[in-house]
Amino acid sequence: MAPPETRERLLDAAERHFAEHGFAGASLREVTAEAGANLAAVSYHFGSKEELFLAVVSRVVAPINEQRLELLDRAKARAKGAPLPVEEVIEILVGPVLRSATRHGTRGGCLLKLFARTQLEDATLWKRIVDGPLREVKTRIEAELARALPHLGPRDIAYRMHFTMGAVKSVAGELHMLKAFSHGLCDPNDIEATLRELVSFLAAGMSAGAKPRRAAKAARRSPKTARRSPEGRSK
Amino acid sequence: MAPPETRERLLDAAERHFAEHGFAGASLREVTAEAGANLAAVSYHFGSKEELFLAVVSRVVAPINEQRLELLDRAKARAKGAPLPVEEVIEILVGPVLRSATRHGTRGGCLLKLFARTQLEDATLWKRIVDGPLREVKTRIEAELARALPHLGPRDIAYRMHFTMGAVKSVAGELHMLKAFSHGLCDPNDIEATLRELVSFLAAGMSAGAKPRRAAKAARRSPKTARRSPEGRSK
DNA sequence: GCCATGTTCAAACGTTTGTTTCAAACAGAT
DNA sequence: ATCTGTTTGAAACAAACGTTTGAACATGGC
Repeated sequence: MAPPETRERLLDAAERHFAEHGFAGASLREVTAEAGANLAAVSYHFGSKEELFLAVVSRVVAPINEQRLELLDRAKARAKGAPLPVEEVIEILVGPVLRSATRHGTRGGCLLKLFARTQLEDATLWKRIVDGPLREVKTRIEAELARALPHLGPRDIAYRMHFTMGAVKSVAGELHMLKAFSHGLCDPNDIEATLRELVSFLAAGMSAGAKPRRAAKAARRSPKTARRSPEGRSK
Repeated sequence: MAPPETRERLLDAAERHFAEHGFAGASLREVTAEAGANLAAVSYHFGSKEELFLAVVSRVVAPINEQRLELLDRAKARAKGAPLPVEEVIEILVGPVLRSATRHGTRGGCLLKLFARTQLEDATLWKRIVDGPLREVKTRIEAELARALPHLGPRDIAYRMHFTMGAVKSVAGELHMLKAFSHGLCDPNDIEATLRELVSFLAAGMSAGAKPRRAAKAARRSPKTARRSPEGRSK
């Protein structure tokens, strides 16, 4: 049967509060007030504040990792054994995170903030969330990057993967600040533009030290728009 | 006269607690217990928990920005009007952050964590800290990047600056996780290696879409081996 | 209609929190 | 020895916290 309406309202309200204030800074009384629910409902439905937090974060993070794996499977099927271009691998890693903002309407801003914030919470809380799906994502993405960038050793890949995932989290968490930070030049609501810029930035960083390959060049020409000059950035 | 010893002990203990638990998650009773000070000493020396937090963060962030400006002044003096290489500009931005870890001995880990965490605290708290020095750093760094990368427009610079600063923060905050994250391949205690890798990654990302310039090419050939050209990055 | 189950509510509880108060101790100057 | 300013400490305060409890309500099955 469908979960009770109260449970959903609690998750929604808690999501906003945990995103904005963190685990310790969020108050159950404020969460339940905003949800229009009784304080005891938290214990009834989730068991504790910590379980509520885990439920909130899981429903944000789990779909992101599922999408990543799905996109990776599809891309590999299309590539028929050829290495995936770096940009595509990075897009698979980053796209589901930023796009979660647009996919969920008004939840967008705090989904990203919650995603970013989760790492800073207590390590045991975090570990309960990330084991499993994220590990698989990371392993497979690193394997694809190794194939796409054979000049890089495993240590390089590991460093750059760490930098990349860090950048994604941070950008996600501070997207709301982008407009002010850029004095109005960048529009945080334009998720697709931000995604293109970020993918380009990270793919270049990931590829540092490599000569552009023919396949990579082709991939750069292909993506989403008309032909462009070999070195030119679109638009 | 020298500040009282109690005040310093409170700042040190508070730094560890705010780094580990955030503003809301840190308890004054635990901070003062660790500092060997009375609870009322916080109000006496700082006025409130919030003022204590601001004092802690300022003494971490202020030196970083001072160093950045100093390094930038020195680099520009040496360059005698020529644009600075991208790698050097990025190193000026990133170096003081990561090196704060080694410069302060055992404080290192939590300095970085505190630096990373500060952004996620209440916006009004954050704004009180960053206005002024960080704004100047950002303005001048962006100007240097524009000179080094004339193919990029201000919007590109703004995006990439946002990505870069986000990556730095995140990497700083999660350096302690690098060993586990890389299955032992990377050593978070090797700050200089991590810095080199991060600078390379970010400089490449920042330069995306540009043809390598002769100076940049020379710098890339130089790094870890034989003597290098005048444009080469300083040790 | 009765019973069982699931859900919600108001209230209370024990704990923790940051701040405040007042007294005591300390250091330095006279 | 006294005075003053600074610093520290113990205790109390009011508020907030998350969790627990028992009662009430709604629903469905028999």
